[in-house]
Amino acid sequence: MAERPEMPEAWPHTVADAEAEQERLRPFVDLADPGPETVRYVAGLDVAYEGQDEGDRLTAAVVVLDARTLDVVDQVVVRERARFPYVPGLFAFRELPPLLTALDRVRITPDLLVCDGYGLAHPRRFGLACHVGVLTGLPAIGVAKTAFVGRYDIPASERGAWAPIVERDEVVGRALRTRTGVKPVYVSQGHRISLDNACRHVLRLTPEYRLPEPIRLADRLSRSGVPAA
DNA sequence: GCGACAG
DNA sequence: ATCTTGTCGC
Repeated sequence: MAERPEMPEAWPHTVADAEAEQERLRPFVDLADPGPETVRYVAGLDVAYEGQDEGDRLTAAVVVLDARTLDVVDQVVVRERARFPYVPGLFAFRELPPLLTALDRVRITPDLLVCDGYGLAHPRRFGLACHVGVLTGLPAIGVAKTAFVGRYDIPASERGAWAPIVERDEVVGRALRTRTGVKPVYVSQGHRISLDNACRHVLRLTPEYRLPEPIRLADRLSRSGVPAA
């Protein structure tokens, strides 16, 4: 199953429908592709909220950077109402609509997507990073700020140190230290990239802060809501 | 059954 | 996610 899935007839609006959609799309995830050795353009994706549950406004931001210099080469902001409530394990149905619209409006097609959240390290092995990857066909990585599923040992304190995240005897991701002495981030495969390569790219994209530049900048943009300011 | 639970 | 002051440290 290496092809692209068909888009759903209607966007899921119930927990049952959303879970069924994840099950339908999961087979399309490619975890065998090692992913790109080098990347030209990388996109960071993130969403900011105003309210708290359904019916609230949210702002999605996609920032495209030159992977080598980390200079911003393009950025898009999309603001709209949430179509799904926040449910752990299903939040892609909340953030995906505006993110896909934003990705569609980006002028420079990225070679890699860095998402704020999980990929494989998900209850049904289909987190946001897998979902975006499958729908766009682009390599995708999930980078989360807090633990979700699985167990892991605390990695050594030096930047670059890591420990596998294991759930049901399966390695679903890694707790990766991006800054010495700072809480690690949680990396997992989304689509078309190996876990080793994903972590390699994440470290390369994180020269100064805890979070990779693509996500850090997308987070900043989603909050300001102004692509130019 | 109860608690925990990406953003 | 968001609500929020001061404070420790490079």
